[in-house]
Amino acid sequence: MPDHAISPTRAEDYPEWYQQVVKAADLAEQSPVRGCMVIKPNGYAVWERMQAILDRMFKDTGHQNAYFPLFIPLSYLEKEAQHVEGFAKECAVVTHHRLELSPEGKLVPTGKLEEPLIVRPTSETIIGAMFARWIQSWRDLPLLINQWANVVRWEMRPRLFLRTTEFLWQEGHTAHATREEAVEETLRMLDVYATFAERDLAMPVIRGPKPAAERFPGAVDTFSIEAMMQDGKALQAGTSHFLGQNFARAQEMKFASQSGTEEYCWTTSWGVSTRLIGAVIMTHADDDGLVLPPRIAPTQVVLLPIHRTPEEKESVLACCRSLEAELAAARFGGEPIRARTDTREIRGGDKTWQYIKQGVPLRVEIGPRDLAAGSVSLTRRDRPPKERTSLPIARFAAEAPRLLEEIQQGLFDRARAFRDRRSVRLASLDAVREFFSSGDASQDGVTAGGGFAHVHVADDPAVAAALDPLKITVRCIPMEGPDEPGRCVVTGQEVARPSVLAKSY
RNA sequence: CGGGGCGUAGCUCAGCCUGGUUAGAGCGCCUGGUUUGGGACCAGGAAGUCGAAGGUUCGAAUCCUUUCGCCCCGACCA
Repeated sequence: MPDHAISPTRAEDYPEWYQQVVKAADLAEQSPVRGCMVIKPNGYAVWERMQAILDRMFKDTGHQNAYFPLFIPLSYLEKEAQHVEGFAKECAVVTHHRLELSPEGKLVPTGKLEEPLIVRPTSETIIGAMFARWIQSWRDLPLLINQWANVVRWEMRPRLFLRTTEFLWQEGHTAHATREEAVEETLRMLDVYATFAERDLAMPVIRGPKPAAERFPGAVDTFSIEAMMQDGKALQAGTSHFLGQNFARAQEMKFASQSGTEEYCWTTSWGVSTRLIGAVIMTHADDDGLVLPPRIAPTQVVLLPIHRTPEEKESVLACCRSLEAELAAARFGGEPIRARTDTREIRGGDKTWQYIKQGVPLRVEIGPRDLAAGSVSLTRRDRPPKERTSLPIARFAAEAPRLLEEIQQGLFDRARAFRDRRSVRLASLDAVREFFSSGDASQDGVTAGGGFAHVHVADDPAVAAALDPLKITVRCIPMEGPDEPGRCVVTGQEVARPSVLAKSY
């Protein structure tokens, strides 16, 4: 056996490594439908963890869930000009509503629709149309709605989790009486995403507004959280849009103000998708497979019984059961610890490697020797596969929360250190050019892809044109910290703060 | 959508150039046995319309045409 479970390694072939990790952890696979994936139980369980945490955060910030139709009348999409332009090229269109059996035995579409329906690429238009009905008075505001749904964007180049034709997400849509409130909401949800990414996914992110070229079609401002993957590329992990009154005007979303005047609402929308699963993989997984941060790990502790004789089996399993119960009573992240015993009759080594590849944070082996010594053997997914420690059985359940916290924090620290090592501040276009074209970016043994360059650039087409040959884009303008004025390295314009430049997914 | 690569057993692939009995290997799977603190060993077994369609031929996994899908690069992109 090679000394790592995934082949090729990250350093050998990063994109292929990614796919092998997905396969080895049994998260998802290609479906018969072009560009669409099947999310398998292991992958879906991770999504359910993400949903559970985010849903609570949305509720805690006053939002309610609802559900809107999959189909959107073509005319709705047409209402907002920029929105049309942004999505027209990637829409699935439903034109018929019936199938007929032809004489040749083929099914042919018939029953042409008067107005084609598009499969939602996002729901601003149809939700806006409903909001317009629901909102009459300032007393109806703010209206804070979220929906968990699937959307379809006809992508040319799909990649499991990162970009698929159909994907799962949540989209929040809110309407407010004032610009200030809507901007505040936009930033609040951006913070919710950043908190979730850093606390639960152990994934450090940079938050900030996007340049005009990267904005959501129809938005006044788009904010994103950007994370660095292990190949140095940026991944947009979540977005929050301030839509101004653009959609409200397009959809006649009006309300009577306190002073009796008729006003357009101010709206926002924000979303994260199953792409986050890809983000977690590319942030934490290693050459042995997936590494799951404990907070989103469907199984946090796996108990592996080791036994030969029926007597041993009985006592070992009894120990597992009581340990499971103790762990369920212990708390991590405000919830019972999720532990399970794997009683399958297969070889121990195979089992162990399955859990390594699936990224389970803690593996606990319990055999006759452990029982005799009153201890358990412990291995951690954030440590080498063979690094084993021993812990008294009686103390394990009490220690588990601390161990999980240590892993969670350790993953975050490691990811942040990686990002910081590959982040630079640059003061000229030449320096940018050199940074992104130098071949020695693989200092961590990972594919050369550059990293993040913090550079002063103006929000100007000339900048995009200058960066285009380097295959990099302005990801966002980081919001943390005080202003640091400087001159744009392309146009010479004075700008308030540096932007993050990177190759991106 | 452009360039390149690839579709043969559940997985990874050999065979194709130079067409010729019943299409192979490793891993996995099933059965029996030996094992068991770390991805075991021995024996036996099941498993493939060779991506699909059409053509050439006495004969096609192999040659030709078309088509579908996947991967990489590019273009495009919430």
